Amino acid sequence: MKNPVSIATENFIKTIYRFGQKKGHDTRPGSIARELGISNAAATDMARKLARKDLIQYEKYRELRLTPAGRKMALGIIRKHRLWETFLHQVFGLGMHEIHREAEMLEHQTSDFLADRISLFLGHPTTDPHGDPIPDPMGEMPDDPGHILLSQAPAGDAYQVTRLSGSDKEFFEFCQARSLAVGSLLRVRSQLPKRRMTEIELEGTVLLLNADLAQTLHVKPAAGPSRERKALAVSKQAGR
Amino acid sequence: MKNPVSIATENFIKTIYRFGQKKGHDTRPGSIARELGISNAAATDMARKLARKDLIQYEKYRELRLTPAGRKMALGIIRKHRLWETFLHQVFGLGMHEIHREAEMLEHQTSDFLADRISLFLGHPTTDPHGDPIPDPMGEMPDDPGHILLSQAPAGDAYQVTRLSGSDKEFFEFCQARSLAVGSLLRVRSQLPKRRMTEIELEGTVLLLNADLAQTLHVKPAAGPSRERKALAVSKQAGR
DNA sequence: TTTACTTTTTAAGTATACTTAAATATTTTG
DNA sequence: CAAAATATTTAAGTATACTTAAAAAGTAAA
Repeated sequence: MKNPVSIATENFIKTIYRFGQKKGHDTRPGSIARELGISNAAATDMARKLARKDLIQYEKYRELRLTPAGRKMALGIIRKHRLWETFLHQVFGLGMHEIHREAEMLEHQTSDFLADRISLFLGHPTTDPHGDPIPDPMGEMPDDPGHILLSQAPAGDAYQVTRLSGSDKEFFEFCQARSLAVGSLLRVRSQLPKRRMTEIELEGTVLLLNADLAQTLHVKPAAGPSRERKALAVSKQAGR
Repeated sequence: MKNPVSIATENFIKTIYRFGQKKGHDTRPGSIARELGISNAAATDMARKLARKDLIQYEKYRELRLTPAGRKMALGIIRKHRLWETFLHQVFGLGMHEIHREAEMLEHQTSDFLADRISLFLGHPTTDPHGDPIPDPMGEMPDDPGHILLSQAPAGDAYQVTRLSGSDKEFFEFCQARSLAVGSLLRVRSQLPKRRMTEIELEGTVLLLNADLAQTLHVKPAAGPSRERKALAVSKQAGR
């Protein structure tokens, strides 16, 4: 039923999925090629092959789009990746900058069986240490909290950090040193788009973050609609 | 310094090492090919390529022999394999028949860095759940206790089980159901080479094992020379 | 020791996953 | 809107890791 695919194929499919989600990226062959460090020609080639396997839809000169089978494969790989990241961080104590590197390798040699065991061991987590959601075994992505980039959060309000999207050691050391972690509470004092900076207050300290950094942190309103209030709103709408 | 090698290469090198150790096997291209499920031609081909990389010594029509670099690579892979087996069994509680299958995949995507972390987490174990020794990070195999096949253990004596070399589910279920595990104590009542059977006594029960099974279990004399006695013997010899 | 058998090697060919270079299509811009 | 810039595709070629088929070498048996 499910024939095994190569690591190259898995990474290709995964990248199409990621770039299809992330704003500021497209899924044309050139983008995928640049990300994977291969030539444009190789990407076109691969696209045509994966289309024959019904993993992507391919039309010349168009963006690459995953079929349902391709999307399911992508989510399976991302699930394994994020389960390993969570595991390596929580159990082995690997640093935030180390877990991605190791998970990037392990994800391709992890059976569905083992992934489920990791998930069980961890108590079926729904987010990884970066705050990214972990797809369930059926390939469904948990609903994303309506979070926004810190760089776009209206000033004056309180927020909770939901994601640290950086990848390098320095980024995580910076965050850790300033108590910036998933779950941290902060207030945006001002947005300075001209200067490309965001001024926040965190545990009594004021920090000026440049735009690069403020775009790497995702937040959601801290006093925003709680689960209860949301549920109430829904039941009101439903007329109960 | 160390360029990355393919999974095919790693499995080839590992198999040469294993067959070079295990009696009843040779390291000619055909044996390796049969084990890996590839053609003889492919094995010859691979041998010539690995010789160019100085991982094996290759002379036409001769057995394949690992160079020091090849042996070190083999031991590195076996280290990762056995660390994963130990981990999956102890931490995730995977069955004895499941751990090999998963470790066989993970071993190829495990960095030296991660292997050391697994080892640290487990308290630097020296044997895996089958009783097989785990090479150290430098590629040294711990000294093997002088164990023998149960099928060749002289009758009348008491022994301790040191290895379960089987691989299938049925084998491990059989062993578990009869308290046959690494560390178990037993006595050999009689060897019946004609009937190809070994009669043992284990926790008050008498078992008749056929030769296939008795060759899959390794034992060492239970009342054999203890570490102290050995040390004494050595000091006597040394004339102290 | 010559024949029969087995194994290994060589030769030719395939699929995957790339490469570079040239041709072609698309997009951007003046 | 046409020219310039950019991206994609096609074409031709490479390395890896295999395949099958045939030739050559080694091993075993009568």
